[in-house]
Amino acid sequence: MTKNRSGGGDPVRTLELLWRAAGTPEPPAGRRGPRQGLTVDAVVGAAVELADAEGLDALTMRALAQRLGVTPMTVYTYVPGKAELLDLMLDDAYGRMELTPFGPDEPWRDRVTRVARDNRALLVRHPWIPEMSVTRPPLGPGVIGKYEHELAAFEGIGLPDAERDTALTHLLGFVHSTARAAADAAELNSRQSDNDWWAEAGPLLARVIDAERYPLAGRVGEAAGAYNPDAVWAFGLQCVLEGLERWAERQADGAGRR
Amino acid sequence: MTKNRSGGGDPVRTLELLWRAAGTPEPPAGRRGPRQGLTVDAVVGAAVELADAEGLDALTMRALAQRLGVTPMTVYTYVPGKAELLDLMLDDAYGRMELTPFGPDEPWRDRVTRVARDNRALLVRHPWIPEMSVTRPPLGPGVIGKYEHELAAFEGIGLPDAERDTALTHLLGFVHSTARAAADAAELNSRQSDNDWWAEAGPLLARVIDAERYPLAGRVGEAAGAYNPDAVWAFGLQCVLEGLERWAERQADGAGRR
DNA sequence: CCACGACTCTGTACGACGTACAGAGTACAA
DNA sequence: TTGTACTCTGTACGTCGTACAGAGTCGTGG
Repeated sequence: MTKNRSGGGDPVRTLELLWRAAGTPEPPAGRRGPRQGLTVDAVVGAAVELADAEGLDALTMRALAQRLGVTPMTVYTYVPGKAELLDLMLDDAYGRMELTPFGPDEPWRDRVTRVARDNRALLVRHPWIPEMSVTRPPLGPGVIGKYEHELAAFEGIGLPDAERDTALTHLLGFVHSTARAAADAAELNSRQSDNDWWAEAGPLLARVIDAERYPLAGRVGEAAGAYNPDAVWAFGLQCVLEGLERWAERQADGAGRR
Repeated sequence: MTKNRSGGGDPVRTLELLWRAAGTPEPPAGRRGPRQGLTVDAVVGAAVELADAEGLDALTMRALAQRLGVTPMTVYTYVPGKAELLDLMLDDAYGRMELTPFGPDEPWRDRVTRVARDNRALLVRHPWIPEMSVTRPPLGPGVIGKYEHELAAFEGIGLPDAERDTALTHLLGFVHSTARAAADAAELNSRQSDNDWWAEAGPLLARVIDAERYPLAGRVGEAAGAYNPDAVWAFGLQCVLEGLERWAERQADGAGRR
């Protein structure tokens, strides 16, 4: 089974593919048999386009093959399986991010905010990424380049290396989480608008929910209204920045006392 | 398709099931046909047990039916489909949480921390929850009870209602996100230990990664080591608390100025 | 009292999925 | 020129959720 999980396939084979066998000890020399009609890049590109346009569920090996003008099994000539394909797609998407280097006098708050925003934009462009797991993805060129770039955003806060990784992981997890929630909410709405939902479910809920038993839920739920991704985003980013600042302060105190 | 998504089925039918048709205008009166051999609760309970023990992938309608001693299609007599079953499972799990009320003089930092911890424990007990989407789940008794209880944790910070919902959403999203990452990392490790992985992938990575091009990534990656869920957890919780405090301070300033 | 019909449970079957496998065709190497 | 490694294809298997038709079971209206 595929499980829409990054890192699902054989790690070494995946790595070779990710780096396109650059630096393999054995040079391929003359390959026998007919020339390949496609490339791994073409396959990955088509897969990304398909997933971008129609979602991860629509990305089936058959649909991908059709888009490539080829039979389903031919795809397996380029890619060992769907798990590895997903890894390649993720690294490809990461690799295409525009990683504008940080200026030396750019405040760290701005840098970290930019990292968050860039990642949010990435997940908007590729809505299938929040649908899959991306913890510790296979170390392809795109993944590593992105990691290197984003670590630089945390320069000058006074974070030790391990904590820097922790902070970045938390930040990306937060962006991922809100993007996923926003996508979920949008998909729910596309199937049935909030108004329709209330028209259908309202009477039953009113009959069944005891207002005296749930005073807070009723009041707050009404005030909050439909899921608001921007509000959660703003609050979460705020939290990360405050948390970092506190950490930096503690770090400075500790250094001063020493 | 199922999509392992809460809220996947027909909303009204799901709601009726969630509340077990309590307060339906038409009393069932005498039901014809043979008495049912199971109950919705039994089905949901077995499904939760199965998912707890063997993961969401192992929860198939056939496996569930077997566990219930019944043919696969019989399950559909109790539950319209798998999407609704997942909704019922989530509400059931939420409903079984021990929601110890907050003492009136319990500081809000302790209250919020407790909410986070309780949710973390829930996701450890039911590892299938982080695998599915839980944004705006169908409003069953368990979901609402949990929401009511957790909103109370944010009393006395000075947050307006809408912001209170935002803060709670963010907090739960963070807990969810770290639980998911931890589970993913654990599953990756179970398939291949970190040592094995380095033994296999190390040489290729060393050949392919230019240490001068990725100075930060190499250094920080090494310092961070394997994924450390506890570190990300601590940092994230810290961030939420700091963020809330700042918000409260701003709120107090605004009130004082007015 | 009895037959109708609503209801439960079952077996079979369909269409999707990822992909294993055997074969046909192709082009470089000996 | 022949062997062989390779590409591409068609068919097929096992999995999934679940539609559908039928058989059995019981409360109920005549």
